[in-house]
Amino acid sequence: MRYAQIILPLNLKGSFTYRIPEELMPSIQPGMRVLVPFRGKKIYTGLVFEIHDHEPENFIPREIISILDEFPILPKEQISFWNWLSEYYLCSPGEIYRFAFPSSLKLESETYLKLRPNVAVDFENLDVNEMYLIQALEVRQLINLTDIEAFIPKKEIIKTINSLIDLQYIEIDEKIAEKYKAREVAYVKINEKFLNNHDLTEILSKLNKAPRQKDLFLLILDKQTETPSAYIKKSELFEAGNFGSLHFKALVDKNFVEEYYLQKDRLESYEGEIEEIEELSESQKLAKKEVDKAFEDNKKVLLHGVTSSGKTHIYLEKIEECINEGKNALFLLPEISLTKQITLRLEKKYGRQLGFYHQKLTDFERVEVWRKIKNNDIQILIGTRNALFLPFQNLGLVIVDEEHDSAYKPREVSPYFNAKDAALVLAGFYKAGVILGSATPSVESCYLARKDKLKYVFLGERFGDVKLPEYELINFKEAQESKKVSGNFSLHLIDEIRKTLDEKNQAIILHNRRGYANVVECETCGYVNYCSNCDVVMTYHKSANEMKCHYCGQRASKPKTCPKCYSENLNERGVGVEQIHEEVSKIFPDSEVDRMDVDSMRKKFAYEKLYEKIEDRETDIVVGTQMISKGLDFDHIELVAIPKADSLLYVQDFRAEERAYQLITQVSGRAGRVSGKGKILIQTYNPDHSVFQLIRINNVTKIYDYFLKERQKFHYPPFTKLIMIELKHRKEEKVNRASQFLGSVLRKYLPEECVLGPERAQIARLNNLYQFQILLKLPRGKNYEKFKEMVLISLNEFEEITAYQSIRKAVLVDF
DNA sequence: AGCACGCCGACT
DNA sequence: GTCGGCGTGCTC
Repeated sequence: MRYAQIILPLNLKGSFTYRIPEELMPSIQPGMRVLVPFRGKKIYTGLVFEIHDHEPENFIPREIISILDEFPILPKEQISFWNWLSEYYLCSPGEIYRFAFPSSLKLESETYLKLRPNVAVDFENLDVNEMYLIQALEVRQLINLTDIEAFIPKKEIIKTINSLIDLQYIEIDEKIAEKYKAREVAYVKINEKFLNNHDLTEILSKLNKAPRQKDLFLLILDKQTETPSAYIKKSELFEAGNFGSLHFKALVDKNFVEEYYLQKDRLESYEGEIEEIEELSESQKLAKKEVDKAFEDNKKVLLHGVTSSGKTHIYLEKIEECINEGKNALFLLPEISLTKQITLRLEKKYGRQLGFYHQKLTDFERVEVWRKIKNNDIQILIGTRNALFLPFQNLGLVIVDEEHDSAYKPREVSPYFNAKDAALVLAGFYKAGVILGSATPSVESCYLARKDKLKYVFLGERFGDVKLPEYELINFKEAQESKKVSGNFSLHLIDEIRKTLDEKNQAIILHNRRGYANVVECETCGYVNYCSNCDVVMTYHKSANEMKCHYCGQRASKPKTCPKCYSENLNERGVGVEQIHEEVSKIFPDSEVDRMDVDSMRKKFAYEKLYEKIEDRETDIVVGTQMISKGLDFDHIELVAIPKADSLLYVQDFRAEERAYQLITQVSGRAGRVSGKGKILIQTYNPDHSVFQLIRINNVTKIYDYFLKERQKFHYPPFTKLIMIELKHRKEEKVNRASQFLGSVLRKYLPEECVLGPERAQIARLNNLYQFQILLKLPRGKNYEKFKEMVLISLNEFEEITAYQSIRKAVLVDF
């Protein structure tokens, strides 16, 4: 066993072979971090994936420099998980490594310069920059590349360094610095040897001439005697404001007071009271029993609980059982904003045993969670998808809440994976139980449940016997024909809103389109405002008074006249949420109407402020995008209106109907949570559309029957497996050619009907990159693995063409 | 990925 | 003539 396969934090295929030096042989193990040289002098933190004895044939391996960990930092379950991820999602282990580890745990060496020993520098022949650098190096032996920017213009740095290296005056050195530093907090105490009456009186009399110091001393003494076990923070002494650090320093100098430091967590943990959870209702108890039974049979559970049925209660019970067995639980949520409420609920019960992990933590905070998980200091972790990679020691339960949510598989970050599916696999390696929970499960999960791959548990009653909301479809076409409309609202819809307001209740209006108008168009010449980076029309945002591209974020001012023909007849087309908000405000001038979308929630605490406003019932109507479907659990919302429901269906995506159903159902769940008299109004031109009809009768089985039938008919998942390959490049010609080539290679290995495209992407150019797509529709089951092998072969063949190496490629498995 | 090497246009 | 642009090649 003299060689190790090492993963490097680079987007490179596969792993690299290094030789293990004799002295490291006894201690090296898979899952440990090591320092390895890679390409010249550069040093990376690699990860040992495998130890073996196969001598490489085509190259001479280099040696591992040193081992960074005493014990493997990555448990063996995680190593298996990574292997599965890279095979299933066709991504490199390096990508996973980069994604999984906080950057402080995978440091790269930094390049330093130093003078060569015993050189005589001939200053006469140096230019100014070279002279500066030599002089700087004479003062401080090592200089970091970024420090050089302070005295040499950026453009000339490389030239200067290269010329000094040629002259053999300086050389390059690589150093790895530990970046993570524990946070230290200063504490104070009275010097112990003076802690007796005699000495204390003496000190106080000595301090008579310095009253401030005396007061400070007395304050410390006071705090210390009051609770001798407590630690006194230095910072709290100055809160009163009468003392400065000078007074404190004087006391320290006189040796009366001691200052000391303790390492402190960056993550605040809950210190309040610990609360018990409420008892389960009858139907919850039944559901819980089914979950228990499934776990006994080693089956994973799909918990389908209608809105406010109390899925969380069941989660809590299972978590409790899990940690009572001495195991850890992982609670996954699709996004950070949702972690807050569940955290509030859990920390009352579990206090310090609870941790969180998500994209908003700083790097050092992530390292601290890593260490705590590694040392088993945290029993329950609440997190987003990246929490799957924490080094759990004995994971016993994984909960994936809102399992249908598309945030579990964002398209734009690599490695591309669906956290819901990955959670199932990870739990498998740990032999942990899994609960996928949702009020609107994904069609895929429902299919698995029907195939008995998941145990289906249905919770159809709201907690406390509260009734489910009622649905009503409003035929907008009819309303228009009988002239019973005002703008985008039928008079009936307006009446219903008014009724709700009159009863002092609140209403929610959903319109899932940002901005004020989709397009600003010139009536005279037809000009529309395109984004300069993308092939997309820019959306008009009235409140910010600008045009925005929703794909690259570019902003432009709104044209007053047509830039092409100077006509002033500019027409706004396509209704956005801002316009709906404006309309509602005009219809109900005496009501408080607020808007909730990413644009209005951008400011700090905007969300919190609006949340409080709604809670205090200062807000009467909330108009918003899909954002309002999540987390707004209030007691007095009785009406949900969707004035332009058709727009939810007209999206080019085979999941559009499923998404529409999920969004409508989720937002409906906000209504009548306490009264049981919630009402949902869906205004549409097509009240006969199957999706709307099925939502109205609210029959869960029939809805999924319908979705599954449609998917089967058009050969979409879960009946087939999809792989999307996207190619991007600045030059359209080049990607076009490349994608044609890749398409032909794929057709060589796969049946014709499996390969769709290549085609220009729906957004042909995004951020100045032209995109082409090839969609692979592969059969499920045994053949899938074979076909995927073929895809891999095709991709390798494609990569061998050097001209296509500059083309960016994304492979999205289970797209 | 990122860094070095190598080949062509815009400037002193 | 050079400087520096980026296309290409390679890393255990």
